[in-house]
Amino acid sequence: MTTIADVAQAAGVSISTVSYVMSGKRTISQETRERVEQAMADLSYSPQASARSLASRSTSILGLQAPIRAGVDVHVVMQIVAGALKEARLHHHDILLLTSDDAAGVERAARAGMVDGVLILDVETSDPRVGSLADLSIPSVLIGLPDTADQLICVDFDFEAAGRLAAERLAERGHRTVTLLGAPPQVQARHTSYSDRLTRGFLSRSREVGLTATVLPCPAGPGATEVVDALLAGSPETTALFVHNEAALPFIAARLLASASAAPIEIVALSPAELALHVPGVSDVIDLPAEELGAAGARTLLAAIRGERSPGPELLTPRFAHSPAEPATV
Amino acid sequence: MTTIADVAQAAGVSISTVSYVMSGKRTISQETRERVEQAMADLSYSPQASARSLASRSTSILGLQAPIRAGVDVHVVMQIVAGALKEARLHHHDILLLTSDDAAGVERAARAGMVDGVLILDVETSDPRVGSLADLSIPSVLIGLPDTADQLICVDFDFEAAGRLAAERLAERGHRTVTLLGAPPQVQARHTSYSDRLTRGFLSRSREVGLTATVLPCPAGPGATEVVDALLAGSPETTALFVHNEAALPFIAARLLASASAAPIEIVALSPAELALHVPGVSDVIDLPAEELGAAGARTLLAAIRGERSPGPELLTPRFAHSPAEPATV
DNA sequence: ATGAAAGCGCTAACAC
DNA sequence: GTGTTAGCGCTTTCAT
Repeated sequence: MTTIADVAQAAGVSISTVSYVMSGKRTISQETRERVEQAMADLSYSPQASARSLASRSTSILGLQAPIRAGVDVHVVMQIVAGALKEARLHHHDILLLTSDDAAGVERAARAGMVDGVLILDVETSDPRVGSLADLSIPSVLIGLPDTADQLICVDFDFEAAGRLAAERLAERGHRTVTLLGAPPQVQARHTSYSDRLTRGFLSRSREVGLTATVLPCPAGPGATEVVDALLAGSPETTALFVHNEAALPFIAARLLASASAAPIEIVALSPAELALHVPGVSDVIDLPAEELGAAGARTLLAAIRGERSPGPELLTPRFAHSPAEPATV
Repeated sequence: MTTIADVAQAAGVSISTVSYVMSGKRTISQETRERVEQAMADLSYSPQASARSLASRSTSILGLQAPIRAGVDVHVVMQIVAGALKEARLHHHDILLLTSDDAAGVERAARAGMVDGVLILDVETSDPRVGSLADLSIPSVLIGLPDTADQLICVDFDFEAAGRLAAERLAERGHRTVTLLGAPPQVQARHTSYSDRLTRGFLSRSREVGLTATVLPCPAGPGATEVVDALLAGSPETTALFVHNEAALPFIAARLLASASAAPIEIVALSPAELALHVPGVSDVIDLPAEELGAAGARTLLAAIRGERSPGPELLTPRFAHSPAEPATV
């Protein structure tokens, strides 16, 4: 194991000079810097994380609490995590995985000084976890938008605007009666923040533009077909669907294509673009930029750690995705 | 911030006594122990991870390199991660996420002393990452079984045995011509270890039991239906499928049910049980115990960190899953 | 059964 | 522009 002292000796400088070469916190002559860097390379030196963090009282580690729950779309969660990880690494930070559904885990990591801040996913409208966040000694960022978001830093996709956007598009297309096939029943029952907001935006804007709109929860996978069947049978005047459920989307689309009714049913989807763009029967896709959302969360957390207070919730604006065939004109 | 010194003072003992109360590494009188524990509780003391790890030269953190690649089944990966995390926490360890596809990331974390060991997922048959693992200063465990596994500790599901098991079951059921619909093309092209082994086991046992067996890669999602169509058209004598692709399974099953051919095609699936058991048209499910696999990996890594050398690769035995309706008789 | 004290490897004053 | 050194909070010999 080579230490900073070894490097200092090899370079013929003091320990602190080596430290300052690494941190850049004071000016070093070109020549000295080169000697030190050479010595570091020769000895293939890596600073010891624990020593560094003991002395500096910071770890360069972000805590991440990701959910693994019924109804949660693993694909989207993975993308958020991937985005956060990428962004964190870009800023020389690492990510410590914190057990889900466990406020104690976040507290433990914070109090042990294992992380400089925490990123929390899949926040519910009234989330029990948010209470304890306020009196942590480290900053936290929620990906989601709970009721009690007043004092908390939140980053999320603007699901409400997405709901409005979908209603507008469907109205433009001349539809009169439409249905939102949303998150799985468990998610809606938990009043997951995003599900609530999407519904609100969709219904209110539908009303404004004269659409008759209803909302139905929709299980992932094959179960979705049953919901579609029930809907078609019970409400034949429906001419379009707004689907927010990546996992159910292919099944819904396949079902509609199969049951070749007189008037085809149009589908607008809210989904990570790459998952929905090539599903046959889907005419418009509002992109859910999951990876960017994770990155934005990490970025905001890093800013908070640096002491920059962000003003209000940061909401990513929804946009329609464009297939490679019809690229956006920007 | 309360330190060990605060606790020692409050309890009227020395710092080392407090330390030994926590570690249990020497006998403490009942009375002293109680005073110390009381003091810790009163001051709500949490030991500082960095200080502890600087002094002890260990972190209680496991590095985890999980893949986020094309064709990788996110659901299975998530379950493995969840299993590893659970097991790690059970043994008072945490998990640091390491960037995928990046041997440098593992090395960096190891050399900085950030982790006590690393767990590596989705290993390919000839994985470039495994080379550098051998000369890390910390132990590593692969979930997967690469060619060059001689000196490495590996834990995996016994895909080869699973392939054999499926062939046997299909033969018992009286089939003569069968097809393995396997991992997506990208995964098979990479010669991902599990895909190779499943194929080998399935084909060799098929030969032994007199089955005519072929293997087809199969994309996830709707693309799977095309593969099924092509197969049915090109090889009408096929009477059964062995499907190893959770993401494609529902589509395959749905397609077979829809195309009501004279003789129905039987499906045996290899999948996490809870994902496949309720897909209509699937007659047998070989469970892929993803969470248990993650837990086993973590357990083995923790053992290696303690210095226990495991003899050979550890392979989880495949079993048929039983639906709630027909429970196992054990 | 308990204490005293020497590190662990680094950062950041405080010198010059 | 560079060096000296006092911690950071803990673990673990040595003592007793």
